[in-house]
Amino acid sequence: MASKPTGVRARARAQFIDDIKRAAKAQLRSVGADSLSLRAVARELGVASSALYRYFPSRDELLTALITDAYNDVADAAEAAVASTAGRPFVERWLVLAQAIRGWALDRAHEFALIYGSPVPGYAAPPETAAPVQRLTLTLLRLLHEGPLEHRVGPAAFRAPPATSGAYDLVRSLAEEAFEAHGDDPVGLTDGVLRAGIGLWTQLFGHLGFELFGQFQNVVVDFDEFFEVQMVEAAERLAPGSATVGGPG
Amino acid sequence: MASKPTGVRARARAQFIDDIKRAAKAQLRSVGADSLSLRAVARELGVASSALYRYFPSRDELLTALITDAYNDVADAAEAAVASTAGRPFVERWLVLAQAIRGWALDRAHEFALIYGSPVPGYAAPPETAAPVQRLTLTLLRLLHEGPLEHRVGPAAFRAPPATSGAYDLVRSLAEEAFEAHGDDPVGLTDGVLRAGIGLWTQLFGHLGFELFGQFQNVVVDFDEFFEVQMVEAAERLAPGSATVGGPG
DNA sequence: GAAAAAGCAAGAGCAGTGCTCCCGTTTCGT
DNA sequence: ACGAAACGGGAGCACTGCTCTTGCTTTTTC
Repeated sequence: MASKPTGVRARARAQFIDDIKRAAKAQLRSVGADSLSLRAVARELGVASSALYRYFPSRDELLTALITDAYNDVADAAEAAVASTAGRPFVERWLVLAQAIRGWALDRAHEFALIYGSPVPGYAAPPETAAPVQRLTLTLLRLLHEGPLEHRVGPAAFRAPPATSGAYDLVRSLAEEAFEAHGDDPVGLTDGVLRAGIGLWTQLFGHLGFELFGQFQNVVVDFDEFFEVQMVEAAERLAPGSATVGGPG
Repeated sequence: MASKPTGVRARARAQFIDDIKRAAKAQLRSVGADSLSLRAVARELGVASSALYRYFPSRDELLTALITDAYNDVADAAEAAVASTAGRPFVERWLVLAQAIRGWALDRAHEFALIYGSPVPGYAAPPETAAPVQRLTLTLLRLLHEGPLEHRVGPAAFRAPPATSGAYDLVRSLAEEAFEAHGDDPVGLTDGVLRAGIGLWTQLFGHLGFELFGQFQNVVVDFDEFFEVQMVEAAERLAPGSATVGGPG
C-alpha cells in the first residue's frame, strides 16, 4: 500500500513532473489550452513524446494537473487579499479581493480560461479539483461573514430572507460544514447571505469573462476604472455606506 | 463589383453552404468546438475534405459563421422574450428574458460555450459579430429603459449617479446612437442605469457560465429554482416591489 | 456557337497531433 | 545478486488542417 519513495528515482520523478508542468504552463500561456501539445512539451524538455506517458497517462490528465494548480493559485491570491484587509470596511475588502482575482486572471488569462471558460471538449471536471474550489468559495463566505453580517447594515431583504424553499440548502450545509471545520461560528448564514454572496460571485466572474473573452471590446475604454465602479456598486448594495473607495476623499 | 448571382450555380452554392453549417452545428452539439473536424463534416456530407475549402477558407472561418449564427439565435430568443412581455412589471420581464437566454444556453450548450466561453486559441472575435452582439445589448437596454426608468422606483443611487468620470461614456454613446437609430428617446440613460444594466448582464452570464461549466456542481440541487431566485433578487434591487414572482401569491 | 475563364470536386501529399507497442537499459526492493 | 519494476527511445497507427495538382463542368465573353 503505502509505498515509501526511496531516494533517487522518486526525487527525479517528482522533479521531472514539475518540469513537465512548468513547460506545459509556459506553452499554455503562449498558445492556449487546446493547442497545448504533448509533443511540443516533450521537445522543450529534450525528450521523446512517449516518455511523457510514464508521468501523465494522457493529455487530459496533464491538463487536470494544471487546472488543480490554477485553482490553488487563484485561491492563494484570494486568501491573501482577504487576510491583508482584516478589520477594514466590507466594501473595501471586497474590492481588494475582486481586484486580486482580476489581477490573477489578467496575468494568466489562459489559466483563467482553463478553469472558468468552456471546459475542453468531452472533459468532465475531475473530483480532485473540489478541494481548491471550496477554498475559494469559503474565502468569499468568510468575508461576507465577517463583513456586512457583523454590522447588520444590509437591506431588510438581505437580513430576513423570504421563503425560498430549499434552493440554498446544499450550499448552506457545505458552508456550515466548512466553517465548523475551521472553528468558525456559522451563525447568520441565512439564505439572504448566500443569495447575496452568490450574486456577487457570479457578477465578478461574469465581468471577468466578458472582459477577458472580448465581450467588452468597443464598449469600455478604461477597464480598470470600469471594473472598480462595478464592483463597488455591487458590494454597496449589501453594505451601503460601509466605505466609498472611489468617492470624495 | 456587384456580381449578379446567375441562377443554378449560385443557388447550389448557397444550399451547400447551408448544408455545411448544418452538419457542422450537429457535430458541434455532439463533440464541441475544438473537436469540430472539417474532415468529419466532409465525410458527413459525402464529399472530399478539400472541397469544403471552396466555401470556407479555413476551419476558423467556418467557426466564425457558426458564431455569428449563434449570436443571432440568442438575440432572437431575447427579443422575442422582451416583446412577449410588453407592459408587464419590470422584474417579471427581466425574469422571462433571463429564462429565455438560459433556455437557449441549456439547449445549445456548445454554442453558448462557443460565444461566451473561452475563445478558441489564437482566435480573435471577428468584426462581423459586432452587429448581433449589439442587438442583444440593445434588448437589455431597451428593457431597462421601458422598465424601472419609467416608474422611477429604483434606489436613489440608481437614479442619481455619483461622479464616475468617463467610465461609461463609450457604452452610453453606443446606446444612444442605437436608440436614436430606432426612433427611441435615449433620455434617462444615466450612468446609474448603465451600471445597473451591466451588473445584471454580467451576473446573468456569470451565473450561466458557472451552471454550464460545472462550477455549481455539488453546490446546487434545483438549478431552475436557484436561477429564478437569483435573477429575481438581482432585478428587485433595481425595482423593489415591482413584482414578486416567487412570493406569496 | 465556339473559345476562354472561372468555379468546382477529388486525390495525393505534407506536417502536425495523441497515443500504443516494443525495445534495451537503469534502478529498485528483497 | 537477481527478478521486477520503472524508464527513455523509436517506430508506427489513425487522425487533423491545409495545399497543390488534375480533370471536369458551368458560366462568361467574343
